[in-house]
Amino acid sequence: MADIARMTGVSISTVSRALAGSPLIPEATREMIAEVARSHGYVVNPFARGLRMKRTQTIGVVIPLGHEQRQLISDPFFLEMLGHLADEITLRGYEILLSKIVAPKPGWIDALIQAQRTDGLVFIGQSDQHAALNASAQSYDQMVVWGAHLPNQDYCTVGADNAYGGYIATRHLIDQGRRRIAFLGDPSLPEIGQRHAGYLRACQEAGLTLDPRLDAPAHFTAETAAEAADALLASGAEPDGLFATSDVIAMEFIKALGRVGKSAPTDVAVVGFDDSSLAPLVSPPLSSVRQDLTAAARIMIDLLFRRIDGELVDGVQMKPELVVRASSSL
Amino acid sequence: MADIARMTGVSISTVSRALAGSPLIPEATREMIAEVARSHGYVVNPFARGLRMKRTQTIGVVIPLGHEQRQLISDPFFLEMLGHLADEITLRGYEILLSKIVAPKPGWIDALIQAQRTDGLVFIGQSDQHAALNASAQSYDQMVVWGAHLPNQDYCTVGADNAYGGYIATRHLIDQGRRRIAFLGDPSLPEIGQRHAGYLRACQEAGLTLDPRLDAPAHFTAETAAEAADALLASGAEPDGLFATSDVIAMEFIKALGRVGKSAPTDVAVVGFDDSSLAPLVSPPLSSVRQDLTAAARIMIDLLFRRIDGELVDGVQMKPELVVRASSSL
DNA sequence: CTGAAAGCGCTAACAA
DNA sequence: TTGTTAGCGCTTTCAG
Repeated sequence: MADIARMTGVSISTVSRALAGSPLIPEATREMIAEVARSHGYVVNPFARGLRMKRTQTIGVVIPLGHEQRQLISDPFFLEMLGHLADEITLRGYEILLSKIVAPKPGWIDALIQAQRTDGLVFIGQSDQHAALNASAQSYDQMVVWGAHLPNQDYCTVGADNAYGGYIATRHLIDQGRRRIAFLGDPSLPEIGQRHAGYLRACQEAGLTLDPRLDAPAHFTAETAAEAADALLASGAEPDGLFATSDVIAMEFIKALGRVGKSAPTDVAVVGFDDSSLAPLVSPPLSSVRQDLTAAARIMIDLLFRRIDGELVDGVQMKPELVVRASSSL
Repeated sequence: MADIARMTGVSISTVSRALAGSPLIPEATREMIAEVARSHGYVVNPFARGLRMKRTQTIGVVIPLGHEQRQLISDPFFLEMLGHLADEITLRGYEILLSKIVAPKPGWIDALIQAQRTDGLVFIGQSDQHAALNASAQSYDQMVVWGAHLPNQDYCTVGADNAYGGYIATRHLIDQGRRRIAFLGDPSLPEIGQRHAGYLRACQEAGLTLDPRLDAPAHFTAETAAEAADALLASGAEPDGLFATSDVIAMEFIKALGRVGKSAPTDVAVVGFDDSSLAPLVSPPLSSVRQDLTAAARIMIDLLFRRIDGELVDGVQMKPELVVRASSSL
């Protein structure tokens, strides 16, 4: 910037003001300075700017993976959500700082905040970090979390009504005449816990007795989901319906069915969750509970920017909807 | 940091040195200072640090979308690659700054470099920005590009041998007895151009006469691919084989086949590209040219860090391999 | 081993 | 309208 000042024969302040579009600088001068800067490929250093202004024009997108053993981002949900968030953030002229947190250490969120690299934080999923999120939200407002709305929660969440999603999925299986409906997912995660509650409610309403073997834990990676599916089928639980808490888990279960000479929907009617882009493409096409991630990302970023502007807006819960395909109906 | 200095009763310099792990500071003092910092949730401001050190501990991941009308990141290839790159960068303790460039303006790469927000740049795909990449590479070494290796290219690329990939895909279709083999893709992109060349070579070697109607342009979004597929089928070209330059395009073509009462592989044998995670799951399972993105990401980041260390390493070309599934063999 | 002081590139009073 | 100057929070000579 000093160089540009020297070349144009004005002071550094004038260059700064011109490049920032200050109305104090006459049109002609501004143009001239901008032209010199452009022709020399000069761009303001956002570090120095941020240091001074305490604004970074950057949003942090955080993927907490406290619940997963493997460190790879494998479920397409994260990537689809990330893509949509990236689109929304870019649209507003902000940069994106992407952080994948594999093994959250105490105080990790505060460290992220203290580093002051970002003007706000979006979390894709709560993982098992509810307490940490709650603690940080006490003193920091510029964050929005995708996930479940929990009681006594001090941070802002956007998420599907998971209990309702679990309910309509299970209800649909019951309507198809299925009686031994299994659940595949990890209820220790808040979102999954709520889907599980919806599943239980639907079963109870229908007067189904729950065989505990039908209620099986499963993680989000394809490998662990495959193991869980094999275990469920080997347990003697003999399910005739399955509500899986992600499309990947559902698809792995259908593959596992094939390994024991059975198929969906004939032997087991299957419903997944997310309605990811592959759900309609697999064989059989997968019934799934749809969450509108495009809308979700837009809402999250909208709320985040309003929070950055000091407006303490509340979270939003979205109604998911069931998309019925061949995997669950004969 | 001034606060921490005050609390520990030492100077700012000492705190700085202690927190940076300087050997000048005795173990005991260092521990004490670190403890005070930790208990107060203090974290060094990377901006101020970067401003001083001229190092950011950040890698820029750039997705240039000059070739696409739509601004959404839709093809799973980008997201899978992004996921792997994120894993590799995180592994090395660097941050990730994600930039999606929708409408590249002249000088956009230099602007990215000049902003000095990152220590290095990874580009996912060349898009139509070969000239711009070449120009910037003249004066900036810390970049690695996923894409085709082009003659007279001054930047470092990692990519599959696309010509070979196109060749083995087409060759396989010919070996299946197909004679009217169509191509679906946008050859104006460097990678696709090379796949197209491989396609042509295989056709010529087999003595096939090329009906120009078989050679159809298609973009990477599902919507435009669907249109292109419909157009190809309506053109009277009557293909009995198809090499599609992405899995999404291949799947859209298979859907389009269904719309005119035909199917794969009976009427048209289909091969895609990328072997994305959905290829084995769709119906019929999709034959595809596999690029190992895990390895690719590792290599790209490895090369980038060596370049950051001043070693001007060359790019790498990887051998893709054909994965044959039901969509191309009866 | 430790501290004082300069300066990284920028913005924003305050003066002129 | 423009320039001077004082920091933003950090690292790093240079002197002790």
